Amino acid sequence: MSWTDERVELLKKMWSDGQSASQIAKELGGVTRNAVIGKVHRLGLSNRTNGAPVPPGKTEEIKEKPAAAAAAPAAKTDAKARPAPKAEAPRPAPAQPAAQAAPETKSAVPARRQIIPAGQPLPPQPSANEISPEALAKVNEIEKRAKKLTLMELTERTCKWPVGDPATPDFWFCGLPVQAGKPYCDAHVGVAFQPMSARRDRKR
DNA sequence: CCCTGATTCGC
DNA sequence: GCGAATCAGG
Repeated sequence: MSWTDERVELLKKMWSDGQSASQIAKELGGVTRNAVIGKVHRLGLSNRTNGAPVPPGKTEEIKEKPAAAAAAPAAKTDAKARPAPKAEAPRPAPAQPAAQAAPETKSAVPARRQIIPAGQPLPPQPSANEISPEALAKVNEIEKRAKKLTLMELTERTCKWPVGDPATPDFWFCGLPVQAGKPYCDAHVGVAFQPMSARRDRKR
């Protein structure tokens, strides 16, 4: 397989979407994650935060076309402000994230009062959220591709984001590969953890 | 052990 | 330019 314009474009899109190199490699097919990473570097898409502390001796060798970068400025709108580094404001594992994440057709679930184990205040329950539309869009996108695992199928490395109504037959867990260390896949980490700043000045 | 991206270097 | 092997890390 070679890097056709289409493949490169998909690579760029997915990379800027925060997809991992391995996921991109799978999607593209015919390439390994190493190939993807190598390409990403050659395209100069790697650094998000770059003060360019060029290490001694290794004067960079960016021989790649600045033309390409100029040709597709859309993708590098330095809107890289995504994954919230330190200042995370974790939300408790949502009980019904599906409320806004997955519409579902639950018109036939009328008088189902939530059964609370008594003694469990069932606190936060952030009402209709203020989650970035981008993050939600990403979630909706990946949930179509979710592996839809059952509780017993979850492992330490499968996304534990619940989707749907637990009291319903079609209730499942995302199941996509989790982000290193986190309990959710990157898309769900995006809605589960919000940068404090982003939560503050969420205009519109 | 699973995964992540980063780098090197022969091709 | 490409990407496997390797490295460094969560």
